[in-house]
Amino acid sequence: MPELPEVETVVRELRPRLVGRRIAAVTVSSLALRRHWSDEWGPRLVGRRVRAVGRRGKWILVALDRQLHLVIHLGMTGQLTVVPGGQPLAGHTHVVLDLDRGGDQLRFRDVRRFGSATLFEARGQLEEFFRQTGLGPEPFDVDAGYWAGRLAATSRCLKALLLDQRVVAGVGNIYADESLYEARLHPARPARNTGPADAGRLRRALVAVLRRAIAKRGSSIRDYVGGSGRRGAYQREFRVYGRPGQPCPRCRGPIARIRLAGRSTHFCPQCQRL
DNA sequence: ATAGGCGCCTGCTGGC
DNA sequence: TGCCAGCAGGCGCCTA
Repeated sequence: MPELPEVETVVRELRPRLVGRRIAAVTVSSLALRRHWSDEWGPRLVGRRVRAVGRRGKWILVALDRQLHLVIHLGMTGQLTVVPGGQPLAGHTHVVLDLDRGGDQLRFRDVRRFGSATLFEARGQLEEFFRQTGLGPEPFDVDAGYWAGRLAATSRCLKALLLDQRVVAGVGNIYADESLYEARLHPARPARNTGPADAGRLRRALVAVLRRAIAKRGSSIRDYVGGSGRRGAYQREFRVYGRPGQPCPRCRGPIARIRLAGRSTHFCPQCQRL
């Protein structure tokens, strides 16, 4: 579910609700999460104060005192919210952190459990983790030279490149399709056949689409909610994603859906020529 | 290096 | 109404 705009919205809404507060108790469901989460982490978190809340790609970073870093990935259906402790616990809630003042709770809910939560003991461990996964730059930091280099260096298609977190961090299926539409580029176009003008258009389109989506607090199709529990609104702005057969906003022709890089891919065959 | 397939999970939808 | 296939904002592993 959540791509960069959704994760950014979660982070922005969690920040004022978490920073400066202390963790009073930790509860983990018996099912817990698919990867990561050790029984030792709960006790280690109790008494710690939240220093900062940040994001890297689709990863949420909660920095605590004593160098502790709680790193959360929302997978497909993850929700990370701060709610009053009295609010009924929704099904599939796997981690609950009680906060010291006011009785609020930070809750991690994840129906499909593709998400993860990991505790790192030092900033260096965190950096090592991202080094190992080879996480690429934030889209907003990608410059023309880097982008041209990455495009030229591969025989893969543009869609596959955009989805590769090592090339650029934070892009998923929705924003890959929406950016390619914005740039008028066919998703199956081989990256290395993309000239400088087209490459530049794609890079700028990606940034523009992501910024617009952040302004609308991300896209809620089914599960996604922000850190406050509110849904996003960018799903109403989709030009191609999830609209196969419907008219292209530009040319009125029908939007196509194909399978690419193992993912369902939406585009306008008229406006996005190979 | 890269494509394709599967597996991890649960829930919802559409067709019969 | 019931059943079953197919689908879903992700990602890591395996094989060819």
